[in-house]
Order: sequence, then C-alpha cells, then structure tokens
Amino acid sequence: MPMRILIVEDNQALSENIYFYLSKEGYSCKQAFNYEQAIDELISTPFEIMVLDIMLPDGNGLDLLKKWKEEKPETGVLIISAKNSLDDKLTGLDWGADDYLTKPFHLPELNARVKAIYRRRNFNGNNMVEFNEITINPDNVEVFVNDNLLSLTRKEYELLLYFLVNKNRVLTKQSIAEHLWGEQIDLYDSFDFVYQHIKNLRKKLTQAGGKDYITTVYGIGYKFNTRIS
Amino acid sequence: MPMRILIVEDNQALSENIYFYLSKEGYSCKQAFNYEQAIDELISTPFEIMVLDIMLPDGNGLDLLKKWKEEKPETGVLIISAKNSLDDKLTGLDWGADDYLTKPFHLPELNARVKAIYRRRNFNGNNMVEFNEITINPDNVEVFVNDNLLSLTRKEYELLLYFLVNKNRVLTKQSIAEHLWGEQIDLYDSFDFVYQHIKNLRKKLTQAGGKDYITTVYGIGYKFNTRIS
DNA sequence: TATTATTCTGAAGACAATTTGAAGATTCTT
DNA sequence: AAGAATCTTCAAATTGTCTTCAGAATAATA
Repeated sequence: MPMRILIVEDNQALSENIYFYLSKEGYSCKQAFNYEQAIDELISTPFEIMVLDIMLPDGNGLDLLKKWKEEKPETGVLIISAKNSLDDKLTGLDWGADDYLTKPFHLPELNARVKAIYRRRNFNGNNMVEFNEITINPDNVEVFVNDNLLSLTRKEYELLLYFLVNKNRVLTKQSIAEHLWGEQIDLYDSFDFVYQHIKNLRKKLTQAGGKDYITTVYGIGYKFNTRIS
Repeated sequence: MPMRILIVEDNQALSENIYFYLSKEGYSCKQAFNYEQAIDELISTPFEIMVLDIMLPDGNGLDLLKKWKEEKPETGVLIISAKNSLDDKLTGLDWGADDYLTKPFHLPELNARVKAIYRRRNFNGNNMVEFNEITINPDNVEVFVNDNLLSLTRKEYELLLYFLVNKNRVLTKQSIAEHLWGEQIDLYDSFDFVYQHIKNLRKKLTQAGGKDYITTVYGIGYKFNTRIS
C-alpha cells in the first residue's frame, strides 16, 4: 500500500524502534522529533497516517493535532502518550484523533492499530489503484496489465505506484529519488539508478501489453501521461 | 481453527478492543461499523460467528440478525447491547441469536461465549479450510493433499493455516513470526526460523503432490498464491 | 549543422535477501 | 531419564536486486 506514516516522537530510541518496525511492515515512514519538524514534514509531503506523541519539547501534540485536522482531516492520527493522562485521551479523541495508545506499548499493537485506522479510512471496499489496463492491488502487492500478473521488483513496484498516484504530474528525478530511497540520497548524485528503474519498468509494462504512459520531460523528469498520443 | 468473526459495533473504541482481543485469541476478525458495512462483509466473506450490537447508526441490529439468519442460519450470532434493554434480549434470542451479552462486559467473557457458540455449532458442521488439492480439517488438525494425509508439525500446520486464511495476501516475515510465536518476538531477530518452517512446509506439500503455492516476495515476505503460473 | 546537455542502454560488480544443510537446543512422550 | 520429534541457530551457497560505469542515442540550442 502506498502508505506513508509520519512518526512524531521526541524520544530517539522509541522513535527508532517504531520506525524500524513499521518500515519492516512495508510502510514508508518518516520521523519528526519535535513540533516544528512535524509541521515541516506535514506541509512538504502527504501522509496517510501520523503517529503522534502528545508531549513534545517545543509544543503540545494536541495543538498539532487540532491544527492539522483543520487543515487535512483525512489524515489518520494515532496518539501515543504516557499512561494516566486520561485527560489527554479524552481531548485527543475529541479533537479528531482516530485512536489512542498509552506508553509503554508493544509494537505489534501499534501496528495493529495503524492497520485498523488505515482499514477504517479505506472503507470504499477494495483499494485498488488503477488506470486503463494497469491495476495495482496494494494488499497483495500485485500489478496486472490486461489481466496478466507482472513480476516487478520492489523499486519498480514503488515507482509505478508513485506514478499512478501522481498521474499527469511531472515528477522530477529528485523527487522520485527521494520517494524511493528516503531522504538520505545525495543531492549531487547522478541519478543513474532512476534511469535504470524507469527503463526496466517501461520494458515490463510494454512487454505485458501496456502502452508506455511514462513520458520523459526533458531536463526535468518524468510524467505518467494518461493522454499519450 | 479457521474461525472468522465479524464484529458489528459502531463504537470505534469498543470495536477495536474486541478486535484486538479476539485476534489475539487466534480468531480472524473483521470489523463493520454500521448496518451497511455489515451486510457488505457478510456477503463478501463467510463468517462462522458474528458479534452484533443491536444499536447501529443506520439500522437495527435485529433486522440484520433476522435477515441474515434467513440467508445463512448456520452463522453463530452473539448479541451485545446496552443493559436493561430486556425486550431486545427476548427478541434477539427469538430471532435466532445464540447468546446475549450486556454492556459493559469483560472481554474474557465475550471470548468464552464465542467459544461456547463455536463448540455448540460444531457438532454438525465440517468447517474445512480448503483450496484446490489442499484440505485442512481444523477440528482434527489434519491436512490432506489429494486425499493423502500429511503429517505436519505444529508450526508447519499453523503456518499453512495462516497462509490459507490469507490467500494471495502478502505476509511479511514479521507478521508471520508474530502470528506463530506471539507478540514477544524480538525486533532484531533474523527470522531464520521462519525460513526453516517455510522450507519444510513447501517440501512436505510438494512431496505429497501439491503445487508450491507459497511464493516469496523478495524483500517483503511470502504469499500463498492461488494463481501461480 | 555543430555543439552540448540529457537520457538511454547493457554489462559487470556490489549488495542484500533467501535458501539450504547440519548441528545444537528444546520439548514431548513414554 | 532416555529417546524421538521438533524447533532454533548458524554459516555457507545461491539467488535476486540495485547501482555504477561507459558509451550510444537523443534532444535542445545556437
């Protein structure tokens, strides 16, 4: 699933654990260690779900929750907080949090709740991503072109998903790189690897009988073009 | 046991609690938060048992009960409802509910009643889990491939059952580990043991004449693939 | 058309994940 | 407590995937 999770937690160790765990579960995670970073991240990238600690060094998580829910109510929010702060609990749920978890907790439970939130927000049945002859089923990590199953590598899969979610939008090589490799990519990299994966993806799609919707925008990047000639 | 339970309850928090608890008990649960969702779920997937709240935002649980019992009388139904609605109680049992529980209740009690319903209904029913040449009889803990009985170890058995209940869904090594070993597994484990059991299961299945439906999804996990080439 | 920047391609090596067998623990049975 | 079955650990071997590189092809610019 194209599920991005923002982890807002100032405790480094805990944050790392959550990050590690959810990443292994296949989510694409990012960390923010304080209020300000969280805002920055939220503005710059869309997230489906935010795991939010109430106590932050430079602000209250509930403020963040409230503000962000006004902005983007469709974001799922899972509050995590020290136990016994029952007031927070009430307030959090009042202000639009989807669920609440008291520390300490087991990561599998966190995962279960994240999944539950995701499921809840996704009620319109099967959450296929599709366009014309291409169909992606994120649950099964399967891609079909005209009903034949494609075997894509991980990068190819994520690349295609990224394109399909951003149809007709020009994606710079840089943003592609960031999306597929996280933030630790070097700005001055050659991006050769992007070329590679674009190439492989194009090949597999066309070989399976699909059109080549991926057009290159010279000097800028690529775009999944729904109106190709 | 391949027991699937549908939880029909509009209170999010309560639903989550039930979901979490029953899942931990080894049942495979799904949630529906209103009448309509419940119908959708019931139609799309078979359930052995339904935990049903009477008061739903968009309809009366008793209607649902009545309708569904006409359709599929073998489904076990446990009614949950606010206390003192004694009328409901009588009516519910009249209309075919198997048991009744008043809110608030303790989850272990819910679990006990679910178990009881299951036991009761199991006299007549063969609740086999099967796919093509593979048949699992959870009552006897027996697995057949093309009518020859397989002798699987406990882990192998549970692994296969887990796969068969989640056909075509990608299961991460992590979730497999959690499912077979409980939640206490170490995050930084190597998951070597998962590999082992996968290997053994594959071997036994193919040696017995079955196809190798278990495909590895590189970098993510495994999946029981019903559409192997 | 010549020049330059950008993209595409194939091959090779680096890297990462999975598979495997063997051996050591552990659990179960008697 | 002994023996058998099962589970787990470990260390190669194997396989799959990613990245790098160098040269070819293509597009933009003048």
